[in-house]
Amino acid sequence: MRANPGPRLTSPIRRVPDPTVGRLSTYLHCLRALERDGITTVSSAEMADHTGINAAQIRKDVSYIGELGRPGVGYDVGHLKRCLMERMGLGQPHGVLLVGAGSLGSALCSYPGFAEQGFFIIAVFDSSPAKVGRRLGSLEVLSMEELARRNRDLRARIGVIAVPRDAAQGVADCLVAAGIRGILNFAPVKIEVREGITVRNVDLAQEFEALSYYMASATD
Amino acid sequence: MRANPGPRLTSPIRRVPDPTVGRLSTYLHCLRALERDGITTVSSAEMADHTGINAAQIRKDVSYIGELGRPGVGYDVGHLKRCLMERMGLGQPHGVLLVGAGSLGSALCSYPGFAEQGFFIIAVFDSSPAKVGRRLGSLEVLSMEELARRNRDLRARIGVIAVPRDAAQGVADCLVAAGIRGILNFAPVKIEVREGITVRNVDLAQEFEALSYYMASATD
DNA sequence: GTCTGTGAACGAATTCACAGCT
DNA sequence: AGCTGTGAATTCGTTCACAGAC
Repeated sequence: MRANPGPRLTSPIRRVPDPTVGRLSTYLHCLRALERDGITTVSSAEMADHTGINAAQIRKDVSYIGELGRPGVGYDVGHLKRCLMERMGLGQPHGVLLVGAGSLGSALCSYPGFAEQGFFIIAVFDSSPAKVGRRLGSLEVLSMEELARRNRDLRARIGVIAVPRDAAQGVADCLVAAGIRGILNFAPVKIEVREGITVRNVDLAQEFEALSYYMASATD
Repeated sequence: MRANPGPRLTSPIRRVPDPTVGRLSTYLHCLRALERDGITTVSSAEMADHTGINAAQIRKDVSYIGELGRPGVGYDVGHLKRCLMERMGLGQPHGVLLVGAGSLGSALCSYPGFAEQGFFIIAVFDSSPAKVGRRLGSLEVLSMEELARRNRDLRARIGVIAVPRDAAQGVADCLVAAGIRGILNFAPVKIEVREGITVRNVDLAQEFEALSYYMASATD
């Protein structure tokens, strides 16, 4: 597994800085593209060309995961990809519960990018009786009352909140009660969860505001 | 990864660090909520309670915009809100061109959050003849050939790319040619634009990957 | 007394530069 | 020769702590 013989260093799982986490995704993306092109070896300088990220930065980021490169040669594309995926918890597919069958929920359901990275929406829930029973792609929209019971079988660990702001906290509580460990929240509100549950917020309006700021600054 | 375009202009306006930009949106969000509740004055400590951001951090962030607070009193909610909006280029509404009338495009079209912050989708385009002529909300989907011509009247400065990966660069070129100055890109690919055009990428799959990483680390 | 604005201290992240391996 | 991995240097961002305004 490890190409490096020598003193047995029980790989100390070094903490990865927050900004590195996002870049690891970028590297993964880059490696997948290289793999599609049949390229088997890549140097940090080449990855720098592809991603726009400084080569030393790439080497340091990768070194948080382990000593995965060969001096004078570079990195093995497949091996690096597997190691990154492993470390990011992408070793096996993730089942995902989606709450909210509105337009955003529908969009997420039909977004092909998720399945490519191993995230599969395996059930959809909505509190509106008008939506329950309808289909979203191949999935039938279920009522919120069913959520906990269904997840006893499905055992999904990730939930997505795609409901209006005021409903978000209630949905979060529901997901946590059903055994969810991580939440991707699209509602523009800070949701409170107990220790041990990971929440990540995606605020689309905020992205527009940031874009506006940088446009305003660029206008000199 | 660096997004802050910084040709140094010696001006009274201090450069705002990248992480501050995102927080300014958060403050705006908080201020809007306070205003709704009829609260007219707020201290950095109170905003810290609401947002979870350190009070000293808030004061420093706000001080990049100007000396907007009153010692011993706090900040005037309305005034601070207006100053932040002004500085972020949110002083007046923004017209937005949306390209891509698929599920993501539809979701963006019907997302109420944008209009609340002053972003209005004023035209929708798609290259697929099957989509052209259909309606998305109150807007008719137009063909890509119409884009440049339409924007001579509309004069939108912001474009949104909600098309598949392989089409994204072409759409970006099209938007830039039509006079767009800023692009919000939902396609998972790095797009190249000429100097002076601001691009911001939103990669939903990457958000899942980051969530997965933090869940995996929390499990350790 | 309360609260802001900010220099100073601190800590984190990036980049440099080079030893050492291939 | 080419390239990684990493300590050192540097840049950047956050937090502290307090002078001064109210």
